[in-house]
Amino acid sequence: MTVQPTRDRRAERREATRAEILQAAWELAREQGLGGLSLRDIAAKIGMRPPSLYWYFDSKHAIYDAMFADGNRQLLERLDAVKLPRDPRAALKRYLGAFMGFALEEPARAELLFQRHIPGFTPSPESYALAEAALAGAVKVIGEAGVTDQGDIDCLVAMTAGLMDAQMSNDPGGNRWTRHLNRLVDLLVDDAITGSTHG
Amino acid sequence: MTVQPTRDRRAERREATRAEILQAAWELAREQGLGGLSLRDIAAKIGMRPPSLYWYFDSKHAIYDAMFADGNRQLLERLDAVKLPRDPRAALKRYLGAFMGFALEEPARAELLFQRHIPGFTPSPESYALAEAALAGAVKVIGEAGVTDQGDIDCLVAMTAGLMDAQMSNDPGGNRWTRHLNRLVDLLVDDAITGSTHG
DNA sequence: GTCTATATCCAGATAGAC
DNA sequence: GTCTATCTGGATATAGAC
Repeated sequence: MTVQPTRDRRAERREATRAEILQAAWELAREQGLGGLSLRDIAAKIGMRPPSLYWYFDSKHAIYDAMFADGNRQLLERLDAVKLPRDPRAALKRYLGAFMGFALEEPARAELLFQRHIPGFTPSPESYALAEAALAGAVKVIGEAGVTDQGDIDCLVAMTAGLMDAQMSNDPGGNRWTRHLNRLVDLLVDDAITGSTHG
Repeated sequence: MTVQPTRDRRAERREATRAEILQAAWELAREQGLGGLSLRDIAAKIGMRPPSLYWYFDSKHAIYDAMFADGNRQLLERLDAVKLPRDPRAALKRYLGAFMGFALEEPARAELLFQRHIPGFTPSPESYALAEAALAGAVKVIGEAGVTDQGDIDCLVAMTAGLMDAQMSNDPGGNRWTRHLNRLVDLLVDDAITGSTHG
């Protein structure tokens, strides 16, 4: 019998090139917006011709999907690394603050992950599962702060997203909206807790 | 001298055709999304060839701009027609509720007016002035409810937009998020008023 | 006013040589 | 693996006849 190598150098190289393509895609998205991404430009950026990309990805949507998964993995990693204070309320503020910081530091990434306006693109189930994992993490921290009612959770999430959107659209780089996060968290959590003990 | 007619029938007809073009554009935007709008389809819808549209509008962006102005005029009209209760707090709820209802009833219109997703499109100053007039109306009603601090206004606006976005994205046609509007308005306004008397 | 015809440019994707 | 060459189809916009 033939001896099997323990590493598949070819697969490794392929993975490396895939990563290179994705990195080029992110850079272009940053420079000219997510919608303006073209296979031409991606290929040019890494010294390839457009058709060569098809050896690594089945379609343009497949690239978007890989970016979507990639971005969500970055989000999960970031949120996992957050040092949460022992006080649950403070932990929630820290967690949502980290989330907002993550979104604001790269608008193109936030656009792909949190808004959905790429024409025909829908994330694959595997990629979408990553996004749901991130949301589940938030729900856990919210729950530990005493907010378990679905309506209250919805309010917290919508409020956070509202501040984030306003910040990104109207004052990128500033803090005109984000600075209200902690105050609004207190307001909503207090109200949720009061409501739950009375209702 | 020649006798001048009091009406310019040619101009009237031209305006009518412009309106017809816009109506077709709205219908297509409703059917296939705002981004998918093409001059081909607009022309086809009213029995014209694409080049003929250029007699009525200078470019595709000019059509978007006219739609933007049109949508904002509809918004102003709607908000003006709202019967406001005498109680300022109730009036604010009614006003913001009307705003959300307006946005939710036509997602394509809301996309054009309240999110900014069309590649190279920026509203003309004249059209943008209409949008600012609508916001000014909201600020007035908010102020009458006792909220005058810019930060508090920002929170109210961002919160409303957050609920609206979540509703449109995740539960179009439902009320999972919108149903919390009145409660959150109370929460924010109470806090704003309390804060202003103490600070 | 509306048309035909066309210019120009771009996109994503495939076939097949090397 | 990467290429050249090409397919297919879309877009906005312009020129000029009628």
